[in-house]
Amino acid sequence: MNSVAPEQTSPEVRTLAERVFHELQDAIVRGKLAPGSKITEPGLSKAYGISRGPLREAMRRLEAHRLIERVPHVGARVVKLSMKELLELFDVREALESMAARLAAEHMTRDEIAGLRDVLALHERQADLKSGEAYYQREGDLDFHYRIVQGSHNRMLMTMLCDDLYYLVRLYRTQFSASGTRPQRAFVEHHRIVDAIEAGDAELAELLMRRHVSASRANVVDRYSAILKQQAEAPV
Amino acid sequence: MNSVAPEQTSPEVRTLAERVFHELQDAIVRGKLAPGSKITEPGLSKAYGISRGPLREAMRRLEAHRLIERVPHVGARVVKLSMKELLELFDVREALESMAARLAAEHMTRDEIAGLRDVLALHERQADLKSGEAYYQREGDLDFHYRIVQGSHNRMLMTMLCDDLYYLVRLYRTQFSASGTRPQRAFVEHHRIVDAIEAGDAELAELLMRRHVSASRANVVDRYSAILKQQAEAPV
DNA sequence: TTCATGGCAATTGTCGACAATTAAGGAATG
DNA sequence: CATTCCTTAATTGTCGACAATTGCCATGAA
Repeated sequence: MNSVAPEQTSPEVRTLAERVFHELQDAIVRGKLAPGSKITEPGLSKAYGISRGPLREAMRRLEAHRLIERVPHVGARVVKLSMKELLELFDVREALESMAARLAAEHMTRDEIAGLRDVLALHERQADLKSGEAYYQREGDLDFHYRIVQGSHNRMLMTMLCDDLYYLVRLYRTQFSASGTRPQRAFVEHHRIVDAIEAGDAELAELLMRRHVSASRANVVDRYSAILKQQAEAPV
Repeated sequence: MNSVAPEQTSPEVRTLAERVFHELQDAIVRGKLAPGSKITEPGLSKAYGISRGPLREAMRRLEAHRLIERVPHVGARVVKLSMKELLELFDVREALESMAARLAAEHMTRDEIAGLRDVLALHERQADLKSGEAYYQREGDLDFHYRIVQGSHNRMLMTMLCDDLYYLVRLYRTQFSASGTRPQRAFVEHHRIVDAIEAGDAELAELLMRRHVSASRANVVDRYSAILKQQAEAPV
């Protein structure tokens, strides 16, 4: 039961523009294209061996997904998340994912809930092996959230979260190299959320998911302020 | 103090693709391009007097904003909201706008709150004149919500709601020709929300906005089921 | 040294033409 | 008469070239 990669909704690789869009999306999210680095059309055109036409369309899509920023007549740069924007992202996630959890508690099927339990069991095994390493956090955490969003049975919500925001979350994780963050606690919270969903308690599921995302946000703030303090005490 | 049209954030008309994008966006939202109608590239290319290159980029942007739907090698159609999708839109609005109200209560400046009061006063006067007509509902309601989202001081939230969802809301209003809907009650709710924001009561502002959107959604459901019932009783 | 100005290279915006794919309509066959 | 296949017209995808704008760098003056 491999369930790590999204991309189930869109196997769209029928045209050059779509293919290079997905490749660029992946390259940006994985940090192959450094945040803030300039993107030039002739450069990418040569690199991918395609004309500038399809490339520009791919870039327009990347812009719509907030992965690059364009300025007319000037050029495009890979997006570089500031802490402010990262916190904005968390607020939006809190709003959308808590709604997703609520809807999931109302609409999720028995099979979907079973699949969700499987994901948790898989994470548990991985967490047993490399305990504390929280490697499962990288894609596994997103996998968990991904399935809940799908369980909402709300296509608009699904595209917003899975096609847009989660790529930004991944980009943040590579950009800030934020890995080992509160694994055990998040794991417990995941279980509680599934319990609420299985019980059909929409209100509770929503509340728990809201707290879950909020706690994750608070964790980021703590780590960031700690880094700032550290830098202030030991200046180069 | 004219404050009816958004478009404050993006005066981007520097390139052909941007210009035709805004024109098409407007045409779709206002119903000039019928929902579900097919859009052909040569057709629009001739109509707007531009080449297919910029046109395709504009269409890519429209696709990202969910105003048209494209199928590779087949073509594009103006989006046609079904009732299911409309309800999905309301759920997303409920999540995002309640968050916006909460953040607005925390971050809105004195000037912004004053401007919000002005908007309400303007609506009150218009509601006095053509009472019950609820003409103010068309753009005015969006204007109110628009300002609250801006008051959240969350750019991501702003672009999601103002640049994407609100255009869909407008499209729905023209497509379903939904006008005179519970004007007085919505008006009272608007006032209560502003009161909570002015008092800095984030929790209350969020709750009230959530109920406001939810009530609007319920109203749509009622009207729709009434229409269905009416059609069932009097078949042609 | 600092600032303004002009020219130059590079990149972006736009266009028209060609290739590939699709949908439709008609002819041939069972 | 229905069905299948093929032909054809139209639309979409892709490409290379030209025009327009920007940023840089050197040059010169205060």
